[in-house]
Amino acid sequence: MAKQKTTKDEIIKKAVEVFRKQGYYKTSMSDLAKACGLLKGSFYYHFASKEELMQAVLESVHGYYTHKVFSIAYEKGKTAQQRFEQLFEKQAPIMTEDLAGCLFGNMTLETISSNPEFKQLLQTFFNDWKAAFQHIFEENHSTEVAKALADQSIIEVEGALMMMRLYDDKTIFEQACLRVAEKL
Amino acid sequence: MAKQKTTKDEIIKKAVEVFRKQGYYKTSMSDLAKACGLLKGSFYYHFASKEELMQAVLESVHGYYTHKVFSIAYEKGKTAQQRFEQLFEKQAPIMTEDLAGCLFGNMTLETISSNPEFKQLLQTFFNDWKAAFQHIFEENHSTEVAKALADQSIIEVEGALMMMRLYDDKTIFEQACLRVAEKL
Amino acid sequence: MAKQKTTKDEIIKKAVEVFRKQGYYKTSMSDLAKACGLLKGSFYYHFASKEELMQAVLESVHGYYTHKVFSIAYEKGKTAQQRFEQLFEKQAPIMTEDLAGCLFGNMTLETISSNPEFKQLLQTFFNDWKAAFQHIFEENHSTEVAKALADQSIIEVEGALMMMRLYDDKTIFEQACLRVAEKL
Amino acid sequence: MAKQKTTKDEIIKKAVEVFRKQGYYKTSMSDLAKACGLLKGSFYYHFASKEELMQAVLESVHGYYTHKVFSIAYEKGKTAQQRFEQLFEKQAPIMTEDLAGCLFGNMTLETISSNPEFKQLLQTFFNDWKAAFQHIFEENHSTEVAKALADQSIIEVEGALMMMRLYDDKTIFEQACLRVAEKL
DNA sequence: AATGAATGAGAGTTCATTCAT
DNA sequence: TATGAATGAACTCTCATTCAT
Repeated sequence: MAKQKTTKDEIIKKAVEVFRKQGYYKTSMSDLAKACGLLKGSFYYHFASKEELMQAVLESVHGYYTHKVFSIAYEKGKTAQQRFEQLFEKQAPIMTEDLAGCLFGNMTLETISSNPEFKQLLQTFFNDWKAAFQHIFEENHSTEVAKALADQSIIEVEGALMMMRLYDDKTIFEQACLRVAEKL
Repeated sequence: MAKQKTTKDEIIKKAVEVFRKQGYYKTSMSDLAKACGLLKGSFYYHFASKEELMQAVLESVHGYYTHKVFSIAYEKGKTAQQRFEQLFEKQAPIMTEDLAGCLFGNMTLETISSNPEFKQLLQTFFNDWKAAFQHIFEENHSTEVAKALADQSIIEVEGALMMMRLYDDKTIFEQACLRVAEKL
Repeated sequence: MAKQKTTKDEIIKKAVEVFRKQGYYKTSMSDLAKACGLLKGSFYYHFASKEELMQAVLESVHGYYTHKVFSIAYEKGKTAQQRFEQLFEKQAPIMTEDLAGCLFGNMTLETISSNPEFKQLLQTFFNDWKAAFQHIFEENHSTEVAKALADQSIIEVEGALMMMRLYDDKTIFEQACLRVAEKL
Repeated sequence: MAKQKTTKDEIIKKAVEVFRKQGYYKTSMSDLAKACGLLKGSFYYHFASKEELMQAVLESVHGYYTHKVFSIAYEKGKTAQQRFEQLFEKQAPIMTEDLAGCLFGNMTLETISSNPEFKQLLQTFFNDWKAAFQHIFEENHSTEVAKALADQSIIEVEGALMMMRLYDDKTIFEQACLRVAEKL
């Protein structure tokens, strides 16, 4: 009875896994609690609602991407090619783990029509992602062209993640990354 | 392909709309019944379960695509360019209506991990779609290359549909279609 | 599994009893369902929420009072004294049963500060009650005086019902009724 | 009468406000803790349970009334009229603040049927109140009559407080006090 | 074919309470 | 004294499903 010390961050970490695999609606608070070794009721000490939890999850993952993944696009002393390679290397395990794909992409298709509360968080994630790609493309292209290439690249990566999940085949994702790098 | 005549088909037609917009888990049998002007209980005369209904829906939509959309790829006396144009023209309103995207793509991301019952139906749909695209690409390319281009095309279209939904912007989808045609 | 035919009216009848005795917040939907021989979930077929049920209950009881109790105040061919007597005779068993008092008085003290949704229903009930008393008093008094006497009478009756409940003593209520009749 | 010095009393003071406004069941331990600037868990250092807290609250308020309000009824060298006036003057702000009425009256209607633990505390409060009024009435009336007038007076005051809360009108309460004084 | 009514499991959430620190 | 964390029961409500009529 009362002791451990489950931190908000640990809960978020577990929740990311569960949400990525099962999706938002299919995942119950019981599922999440179980994954954290808590009882359903105990969960609400840390997060006031499922929605609030998801919001925290999206912000946390977004923060991780900003600092650990997208930031690679802006690193000095590296060629565009190198930055793409390193960025994809960093990104790949996160998105292919458990063949669960991209939390933001999954959430977009699942909730965009019925839960507008997440829309902004989803959009800003993709905006930052696009900005990072655009920055790399600008090495070789005009702003305009770089922007268009970035948009197309995210489209390809997300589409590829969908096909990866459908066909249980991570190479689909990897090849899409290669095609993105080739656009340079 | 399931094509009776009376009510079953009408239910399916309504269900497609609701499922496309709201997704599988978020849509309740009540929602579906209401959309059909039926009472919840009456629904079960036509379909034994939500899953069975979704299966019928996927089959029906797949059938429609096979006969009305993918078939365009195989029409004689038309250039590859013409066939792509006509195919996209047919496809566009279906996928952009209500900004709800592609039922099969939505279902893939939502259910692939937690409801494997749909996997095969989803895969065969995408297989047929790819085959149609491949057939057009083969006009100008080797089988191998045509297959790769088809795969990439579906990836781009599905990725674009996701971004269309996220940003409320149908042109994202339209431009992806143009890029596909340009691969010829 | 599925058969009976619990009507909305029967549910309301049972709910009145339970709510009068236990109050609004202390009464759970389980309590109410049990009292009706239903399962918790079945309840929601008939009423969409606890609040909606209570609203229906208040309206139903109000209707009963209007037609069966307050109407006595307006009956022709009877003296004011007779009308008071008959009105109280009708009213007494309803308010003293189970020593549970007046549903509207109970609800007023319990919910007026925290559930403003009921305020209007409660006020209109008391307005009608006052109007009935005022009508009787007008036999012997000016409109103004009759109104004041009616206000005081309801105050006395409700105060007496509180004391009746506190001391388990129905005579407290009966004597208050006598005092009201003496104001004539 | 419970009068320590430090925090227990402050908690009680805050709790009275919250309970008077929101009632017993609608008020959660969280609400109370928040009102005291404490965490839920900390509350249990001071009071073992919600019920125990309410008991302490009732005793404390009863003590206050005994010493500060009812005592006025027994003051020497003042006419009955003066004592009533001063007593009501003291009582009025307590009962009309926030239009929340009388804690004991509210508690009576809310808990008498379902929480008999409070019954005695509620009864003794009203007994003391009646005794005070009776004492004043005995100045001009026989013991018997004074007792009856006291009973009626409390009934009127409590009934008036209910109507005050229902109609947001403090004058209803004030006029009831005047009518009580007129019974002298 | 369709309806109205019921079911029972489970959803998200709240709450009084506990207790190691 | 007070806190942070956990508990577990209960709560309101939803849902897929069943079935007599």
